[in-house]
Amino acid sequence: MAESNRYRKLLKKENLRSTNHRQSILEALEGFGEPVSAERLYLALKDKGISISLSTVYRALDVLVEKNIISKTDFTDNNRSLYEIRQEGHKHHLVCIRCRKIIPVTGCPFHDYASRLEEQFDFSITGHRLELFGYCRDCSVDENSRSDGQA
Amino acid sequence: MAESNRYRKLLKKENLRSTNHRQSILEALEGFGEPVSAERLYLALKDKGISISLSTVYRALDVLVEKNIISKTDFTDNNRSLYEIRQEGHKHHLVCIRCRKIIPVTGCPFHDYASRLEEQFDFSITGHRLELFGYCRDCSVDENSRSDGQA
DNA sequence: TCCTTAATGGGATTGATTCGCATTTGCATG
DNA sequence: CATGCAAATGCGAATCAATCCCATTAAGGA
Repeated sequence: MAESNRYRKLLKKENLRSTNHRQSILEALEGFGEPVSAERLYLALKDKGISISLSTVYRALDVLVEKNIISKTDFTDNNRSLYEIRQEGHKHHLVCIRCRKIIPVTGCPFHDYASRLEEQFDFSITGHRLELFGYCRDCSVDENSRSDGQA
Repeated sequence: MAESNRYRKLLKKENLRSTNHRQSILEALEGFGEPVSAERLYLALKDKGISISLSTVYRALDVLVEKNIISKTDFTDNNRSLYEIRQEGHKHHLVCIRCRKIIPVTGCPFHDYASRLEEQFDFSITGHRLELFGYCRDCSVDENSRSDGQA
């Protein structure tokens, strides 16, 4: 209840109508705590017994991204977009190229690098995205056995 | 001629048949010197009077990526993949969010950062991708006038 | 030159995302 | 609390990059 009130305020502040669906979406995203696809979010909502359309999920995600309440990332590969609640301070990700696990990493050492580039190229940098690919603990252990984890 | 011979060797080395199409694709990619979509590449080849199918373009790009001869990047936004000849030492990009210009940047200060993360998360990093977004020289000048460059 | 196998054409298909439009809902106002 | 209107929603159709299928062609070693 206190939760849903927080979402309500958040939406209000951005001049968005505080609909049940938008609140559910925010709540679910916060629950996940990791980037999820629109479809996974949709299914999770269904599981909770919430009746919602996939279009609505996409549209809600769009406005939330636009208002900077959540962030959207497109990793290479299966080209599906993933969404997550925007945290304080931006994050990067460790993406396991085997099991597809995504480990969020806080902190970013690149601000000075960025400003150097700004001077060099007369380019005004407003944001950046960094993803690191490799093998997570589990997957690097048995990197040889092949036929399991592939989604 | 010398050029096409170079491509031939390159393909041979990777155990790929050195077809005319693959050579044309490499040549065209080198000509562009910037990341291009499969479709743009396809149209460029057509313009040169080369008869080729879009499927073939996609397939050739796939193998070339697999062999590490070219690289594929998916910037957010219109989620189209872009391809470019892989340079010595990897590169990052400055992506203008207004006119979509892409400025390649050589050099990368992140190796120590990466190894720190490897220890911290017991994650074996095999690669990374960094893109920086913002406004290029031309676009930051008249950032106010709005109705032009939007692709 | 011949043969095997990889590469290709091109049309159909997939799959994520978006669109169109009729219906419903949020919410400001009286 | 009733009313009106714009914003939000549902759901099916449409879009669009990318992939697949399979019959045909070309590469390159013997």
